[in-house]
Amino acid sequence: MARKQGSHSGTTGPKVRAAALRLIARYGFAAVSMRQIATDVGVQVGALYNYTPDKQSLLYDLMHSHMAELLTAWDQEATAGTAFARLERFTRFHIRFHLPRADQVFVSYMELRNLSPDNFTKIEAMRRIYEDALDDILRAGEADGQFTIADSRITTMGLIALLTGVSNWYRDDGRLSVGEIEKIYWDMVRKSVSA
Amino acid sequence: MARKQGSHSGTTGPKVRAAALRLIARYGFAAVSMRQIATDVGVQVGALYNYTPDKQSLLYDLMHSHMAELLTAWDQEATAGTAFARLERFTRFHIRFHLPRADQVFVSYMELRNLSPDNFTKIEAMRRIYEDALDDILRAGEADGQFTIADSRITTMGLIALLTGVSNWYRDDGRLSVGEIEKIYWDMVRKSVSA
DNA sequence: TTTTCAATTGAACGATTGTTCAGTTACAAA
DNA sequence: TTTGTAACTGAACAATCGTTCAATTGAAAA
Repeated sequence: MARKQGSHSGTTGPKVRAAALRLIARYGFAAVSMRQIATDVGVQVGALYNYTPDKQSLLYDLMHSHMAELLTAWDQEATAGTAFARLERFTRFHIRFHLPRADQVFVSYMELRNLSPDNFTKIEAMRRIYEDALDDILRAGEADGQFTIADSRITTMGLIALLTGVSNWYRDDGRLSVGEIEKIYWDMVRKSVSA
Repeated sequence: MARKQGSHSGTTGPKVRAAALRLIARYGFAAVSMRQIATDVGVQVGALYNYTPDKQSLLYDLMHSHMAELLTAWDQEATAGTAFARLERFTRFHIRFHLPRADQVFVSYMELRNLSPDNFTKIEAMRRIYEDALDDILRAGEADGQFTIADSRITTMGLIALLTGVSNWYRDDGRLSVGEIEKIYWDMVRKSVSA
């Protein structure tokens, strides 16, 4: 038997990516075999190679898609306004974007060391663009006296670590809504850059 | 040839742990083979099994040692005093303890999913003790009106993510001393729990 | 209905994995 | 000097790894 019922070219590809994302998030890139992914999708191993040249490219695709989505989404969200308004935008956006993407966040932050040097450089550049978006806001607020910040670069890294940390404890069936979580984190962020 | 020159029983064991820690931090638990560790130590694979019953126990030992050291060190550091004083203690302690232990931090936070269920439960319990130490401080400050906090549990998770984030960017040859970093982070922490 | 070809199977490849163990070595005790 | 034994080697085990590819299938095009 080859090709089962129905047209598959349009569905198997996404299935491979979805299975890979879920399995890698759970067990780690090195611990997940191509055969596990194939079993999860419901095909034999060889079929995976119609959708990725190799395992490494599969990981890179997942991470690149995530970062590209993130940058695009932020581009559409970012607005002008006071530094405080822009920072609140960023804070709420970051939480709202990351919360429903637990697997992507996990993979993007934990599997950097499993990227080939070339792929690592590319992903790191995209991450840097996102960090710089926050850094710009902080320096703008610092310049016009709205923020009191010791070191904008360190504050940037600190705030991103703070915000991304939600993924460590958030559960879909938890007691807090996304809006409430946004509010709590915005309170912390706002105060941490105030006088 | 077996046993090389010199007495080794006291030195090979620590060497195995050191090599495992460094390699796992760099490449990940699943990506590091027992043979790589053995080569790094300068012995054959079989010799490793004089020091660990299996690979899983080696990972558990590394993580357990780290958490045990952390809890012991904090026990010796914690003092009475105002909530603000206690929180400053915790903040500075956390940074000072974690900065020189980049590999341990990396392994302890990234390889949780590679622990067996039993081992995971044990490590998680130790982590919870540490989180509770911070939570106690926050609730004390909340109770006597020193802190203004929306939700002590979330603030705990947020602050630990913020503080542990230093390991993401800190370099030994960076422009800031440990003391300066402590100060910057304490400023952020202090303000984030203030009115 | 026949032809075409993308999609998939099934088997194979050499390499590497964690782990075991009989045998060998060199230090420490007698 | 002899003996005991902890430490280590070297080889082997079955299992699994990523990847390749000729053969096969079935839906779509002619």
